[in-house]
Amino acid sequence: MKKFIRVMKALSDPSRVKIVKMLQKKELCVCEIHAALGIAQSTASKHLKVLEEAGLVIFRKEGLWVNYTLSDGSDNPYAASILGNLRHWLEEDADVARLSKSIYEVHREKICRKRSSKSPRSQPQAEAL
Amino acid sequence: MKKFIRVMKALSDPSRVKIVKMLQKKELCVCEIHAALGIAQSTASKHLKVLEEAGLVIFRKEGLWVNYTLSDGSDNPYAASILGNLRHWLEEDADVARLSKSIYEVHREKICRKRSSKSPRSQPQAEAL
DNA sequence: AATATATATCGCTAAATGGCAACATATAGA
DNA sequence: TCTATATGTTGCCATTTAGCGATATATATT
Repeated sequence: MKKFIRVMKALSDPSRVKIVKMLQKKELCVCEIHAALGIAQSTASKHLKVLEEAGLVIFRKEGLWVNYTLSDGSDNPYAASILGNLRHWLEEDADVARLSKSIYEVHREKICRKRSSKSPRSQPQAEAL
Repeated sequence: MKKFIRVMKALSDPSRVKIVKMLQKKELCVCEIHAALGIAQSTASKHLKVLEEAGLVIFRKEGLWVNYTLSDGSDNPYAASILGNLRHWLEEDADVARLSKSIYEVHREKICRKRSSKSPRSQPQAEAL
């Protein structure tokens, strides 16, 4: 029951569902998700942790970046099944469609490096594509 | 997106999932669910409303009782799909198995009528089967 | 009409949750 | 070693939510 509830809870939030839909298109790092969704980096990180603990995504460290991809669902059959359904679900959703399109034009080098020199405490350009 | 989120939220609570699993066995009224789960009647009623608004259950009034059954999912494809999966999911869960078994021995006449004469403000025997 | 009863709604409390800023950690590069 | 930067963690706040008791509503029965 706990595993099932964890998956349901993880997918009860629109931001997390959007993250899953974006990851269907390509692997993404935290800052790309942060920029695409227009949410704080800490919030993006927290969402990814919830998705990871539900068995919906996995991550792979690559230098300074942490790349997230969809899980194959091997450790949570409920996650596996829902991820399968989500392949075709919500394709018509306006937000999802917009994000899926824009995600190809987003490159981490252009997003994350912007936290330049001395601007006191501004977020790194969360442009909310 | 909203319809999807509503289904996920509705199934993010163990009590509501148990209700769905019980309804797979047979139609139930509010007081049977209240008694079976050992939760307050108002709580059971609220859960059923959430499930109904997500398109997971429907109700049919019959005199003093309100009978709840699983929806055919016609007004929410996400609900339809998950309900299909839930037919075989969680069959091994201890709580679900116990409830599914006991639900056949529960009859509303024996449960709800117990709120007898003058006992001041006791709950009507929520025995938590 | 008066009573009994099954359900829904309201008001409240405690806990969980999503959001952010700030700080801590870790790695790359000079 | 020192700096820059990507991510994770923590602390706080506002909102949501599950739970309950009390009350309101509706229907059946006398």
